[in-house]
Amino acid sequence: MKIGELVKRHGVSVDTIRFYEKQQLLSPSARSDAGYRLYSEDDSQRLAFILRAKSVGFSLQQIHELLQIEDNKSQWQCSDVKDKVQQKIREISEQLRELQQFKQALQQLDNACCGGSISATECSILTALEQGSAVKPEQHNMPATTAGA
Amino acid sequence: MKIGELVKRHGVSVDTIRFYEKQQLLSPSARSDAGYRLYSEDDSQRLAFILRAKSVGFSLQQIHELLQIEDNKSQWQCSDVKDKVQQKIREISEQLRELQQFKQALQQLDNACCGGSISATECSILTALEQGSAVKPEQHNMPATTAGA
DNA sequence: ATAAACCCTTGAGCTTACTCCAGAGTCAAG
DNA sequence: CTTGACTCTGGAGTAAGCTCAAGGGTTTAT
Repeated sequence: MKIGELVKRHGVSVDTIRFYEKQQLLSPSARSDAGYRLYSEDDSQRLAFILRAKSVGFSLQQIHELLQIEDNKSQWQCSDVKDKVQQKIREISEQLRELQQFKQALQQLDNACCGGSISATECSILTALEQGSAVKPEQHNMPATTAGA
Repeated sequence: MKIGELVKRHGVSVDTIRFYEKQQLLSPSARSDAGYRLYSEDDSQRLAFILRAKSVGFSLQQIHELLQIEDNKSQWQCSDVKDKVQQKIREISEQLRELQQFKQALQQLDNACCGGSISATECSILTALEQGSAVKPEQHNMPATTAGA
């Protein structure tokens, strides 16, 4: 099949396919006389592999590594594959940890602020960012609310 | 103070400071005769503000917006600030959700693989990525273990 | 006076995963 | 035989946040 059908099947763009080729992830198994890329069923399955690996968070570089194993399975062990997965899990766990810290800090800021129409000169969020101290709620007669309420 | 002392105080690089200046986050309040950047205490505190905002996950663009409020507090309300924080929380929550999905999928792959020294031709991780089906553990006489064990 | 340490500007490069553009050849339908 | 859809190559551009390098002035200490 030509590139147009391949992309239709998988819901990606032509440019993406050509980019993957440049990244050595997927090359057409043949070319037509006119130089058009021709993809086999195997090529299509290889693309599916790539997209599934992407969907669980692997980078193209990491997918490249997985494909090297996939291309030569008999020379690799289960542990090689599992190592890649576990490394990825660690990587993602690290990112999760950072994001969770961000979220927690932001929620503290959020909680302290009334979100009302009083001037930002009193805003405890700004104060906290200025002074780096523990967040203190504003001292005024408005209860903390959802912003915009 | 000159740029060298500023960066020493805050533990960032000279290039970073000049980059922030290009991004309109922080400009020196004066220049020496020789054209050296001179920073005041206020400038230093502004940098601290920037770094604290960064430490809770705000992008430089978002910090720019926060600084616009900070620079003109009286013209803004608490709700304006709280909105930015809440928007950031939503943004981060979305990223967390995606990463958690990745992690869960990866853990399923991880669990199904023995991680042993058997050939990768049998590896259920690769099979799952090839076929996109639910993960099935390998059928052999080795129990699933930690890779490398 | 001279060397080290500091500072300046401009501009390029890095990473990731594409996306878009120009200019041109090819194929199928009417 | 022409039109429109499809494909090709090569190269530039995007976002984010720096980082580095070249080539040259300035300050400070000895």
